[in-house]
Amino acid sequence: MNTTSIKINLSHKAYLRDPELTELGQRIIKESIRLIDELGFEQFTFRKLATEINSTEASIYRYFENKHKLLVYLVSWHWAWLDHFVLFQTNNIADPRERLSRAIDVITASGTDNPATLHINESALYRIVISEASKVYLTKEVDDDNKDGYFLEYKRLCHHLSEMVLDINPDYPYPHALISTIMEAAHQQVFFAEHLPSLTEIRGTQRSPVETATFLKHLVFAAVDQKR
Amino acid sequence: MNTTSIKINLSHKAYLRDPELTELGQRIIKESIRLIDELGFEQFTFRKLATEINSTEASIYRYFENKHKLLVYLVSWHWAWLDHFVLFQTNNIADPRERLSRAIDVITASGTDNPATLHINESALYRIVISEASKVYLTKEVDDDNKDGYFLEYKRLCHHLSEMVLDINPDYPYPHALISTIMEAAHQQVFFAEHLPSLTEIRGTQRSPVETATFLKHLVFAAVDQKR
DNA sequence: CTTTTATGATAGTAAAACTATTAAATAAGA
DNA sequence: TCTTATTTAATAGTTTTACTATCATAAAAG
Repeated sequence: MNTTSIKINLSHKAYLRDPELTELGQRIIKESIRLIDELGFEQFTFRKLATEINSTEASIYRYFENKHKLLVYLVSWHWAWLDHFVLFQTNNIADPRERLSRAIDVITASGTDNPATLHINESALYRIVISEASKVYLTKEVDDDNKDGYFLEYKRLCHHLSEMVLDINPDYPYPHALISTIMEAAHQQVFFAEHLPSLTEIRGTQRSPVETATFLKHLVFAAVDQKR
Repeated sequence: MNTTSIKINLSHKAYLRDPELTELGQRIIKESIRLIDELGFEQFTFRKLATEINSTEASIYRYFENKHKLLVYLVSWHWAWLDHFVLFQTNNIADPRERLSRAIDVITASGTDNPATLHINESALYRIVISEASKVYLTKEVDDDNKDGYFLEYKRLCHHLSEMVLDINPDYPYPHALISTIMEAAHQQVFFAEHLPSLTEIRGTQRSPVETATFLKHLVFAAVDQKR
């Protein structure tokens, strides 16, 4: 109710016109999150979104070149927000081990509520990130998109987490590989728990983020503490 | 040159008509692998494929309902083949630790040649698996597709690898979660090495499968050997 | 009060995704 | 061998998606 709303700034322009600055833009963001969550990215179209917000395809195209760039925007927003949230939640924790543990809790639990954001439904966005985020980079345009800075938010978050790993063990040889692996696993395991349960011991319940965090901590601390 | 060609049998029918049984079917498989590898799955269409094989869209639709099912077929074929290959390469290795180590080599190196298959270009298919395999399950139809058995080959492979984990440490609590995590990581790390190098220590060279294997072995053995 | 800018309304194109119909080729049965 | 099913291919659609262009109007800025 009285949390200060944070303005998330992205380091790139996946958009043509900043949607944060207009009422129509904000409706595009808000309703696209609802619709993509409901229909999945493949079934989501600008036409359906236009109908939903009582506007036109042409108007939406003035904000985003295509639906892929809109997804880039949404996912980047999530990473930027999560990066801030991790920083905030791990601030002032002296013990590096405790700090990383806390960070893992945050990245796995980021779906559960969060009133800090006004027009963005973070838990719906988190579900989108679970199912759709990897489609952002798994394309033939990945190198161009990378040049345009579309993955900076994700890289920054991974880099922050990698530094926590190095704070525990400066000699660990694969901090970034380890972090990118568990970042992806954080989503996969929740997805598997719900849809392909034979691929994981984690159960598809409300507690699956907690169980996922436990598994990931096992894994990360085992790796970082490994005898060479 | 004189390796016996193996007929891979899939446990489901992603196809309408078995492409292995006709000349046109085999051309569809062979050329779709080439085209998807070249264009990426999003840009790949049945029209382009039809042109490529001097046939028509309608003819291709008699084999596969849509391009998603074709992808399911290709990816399943890869998992079934890889499962056989892992089994073959780990056969008669008594030491469970050595067996898992060998298995990790196989799943990370599966892109490098393999003449065992006649009309299927396994190294192109492996590149497709790296970039497109997760799109097979990251859809709103995942539960229906799962009921139709589309993921059985992947699950079987993961289960075999999980059993190797339990052979090393029967008390390890997350064998399937660990294996599904490293299976996905095996592709992600190769992809990151090539396109998003700041997310991993693995370098995008010809040796990236070897380096990935080293990283994954570190991780897996650390987890499995962990002091509780 | 004028000019820029944003949105809306309308219409259109090109390609993708899929379907229906018919023709030709092949195999099976009498 | 001839007829009749059946399979496969070719043609020609339809519908939907992904966009683009144009113009009118409303609102905001100068």
